[in-house]
Amino acid sequence: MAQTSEREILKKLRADGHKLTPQRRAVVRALWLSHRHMTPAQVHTAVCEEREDVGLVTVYRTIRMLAEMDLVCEISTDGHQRTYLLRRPPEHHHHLVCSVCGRVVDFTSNDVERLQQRLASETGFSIESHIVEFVGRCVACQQRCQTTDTAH
Amino acid sequence: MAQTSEREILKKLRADGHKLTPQRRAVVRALWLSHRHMTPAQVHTAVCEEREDVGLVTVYRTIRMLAEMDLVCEISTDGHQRTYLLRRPPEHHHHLVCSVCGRVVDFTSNDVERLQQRLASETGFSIESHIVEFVGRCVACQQRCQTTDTAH
DNA sequence: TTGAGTGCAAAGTGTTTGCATGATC
DNA sequence: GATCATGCAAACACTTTGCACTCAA
Repeated sequence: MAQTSEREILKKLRADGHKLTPQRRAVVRALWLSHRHMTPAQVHTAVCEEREDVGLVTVYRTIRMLAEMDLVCEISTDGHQRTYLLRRPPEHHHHLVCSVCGRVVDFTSNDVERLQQRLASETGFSIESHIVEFVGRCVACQQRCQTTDTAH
Repeated sequence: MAQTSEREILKKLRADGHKLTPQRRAVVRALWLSHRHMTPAQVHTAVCEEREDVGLVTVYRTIRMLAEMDLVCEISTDGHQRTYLLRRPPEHHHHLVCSVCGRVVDFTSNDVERLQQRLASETGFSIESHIVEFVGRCVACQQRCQTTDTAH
């Protein structure tokens, strides 16, 4: 169901009829190495540290490809900026994002599944997915900025 | 805490040092009349039905002003499009969005509050807000497109 | 009267697309 | 070697900003 290694992801790409170019490998590697959600621009920066001949456009295209294959998880941390994280087991997770440093902690909860069932039966909706995201300050950032009020 | 009438919103704007122009009244009214999340463009369209001399820019500026005063609730239905809904009591709510027609159903749940407390104590985060959003198909859209798989 | 608010057009974002070149299978 | 992928630049959609004019207080 979900891949457990970088190599398996590449295998899936090939199985899906995509070519394994060095650029794609690099993008997958960058995503694989990061355990935080990244914007396409951040992925691009990371990729370029390894090899400079990768265009931002290719990063976008590769991410889109991965998203279509459901291999990455997309969230919009701020509404105008999408970030991506490789899906790894355990499968379904939610996010707790630090509003100061951007750190993302994943968590799972069956409260959410229960709520989903309740909603489905109450509204008649056929629920396909959900976004559950908490925003706050991680311990480190709380200590660092005790007085600041908003970190927009 | 939360305003219960259009007039109270205008009062808050004035109290916050903003002038009550006809354009602003029109934007507030459009938001007030709608019980669905709207994009700035949709708000603009609605406003223009009443008076044509309101620019899209003004809608953006007014919405931003309302957002800064925390009088509207912003969500990004799709990641690249923000929608707004006037905050009305009961205060905190979540969303169930139809992926086909875009209809938004609000709901409240104390499961979410409970989960938030659990997370705070487990991770040490000081949680400031959360986004809980379910996406699915409403009853009407389920009937309309029984065979279709994706609606993008 | 006067500073805040407006509309227009232009500039900024982040993202996608057209096209010729280049690489994978 | 045919096809798919790349990179560049240009196009896009949404949002913000600069500026002269206008209006609410």
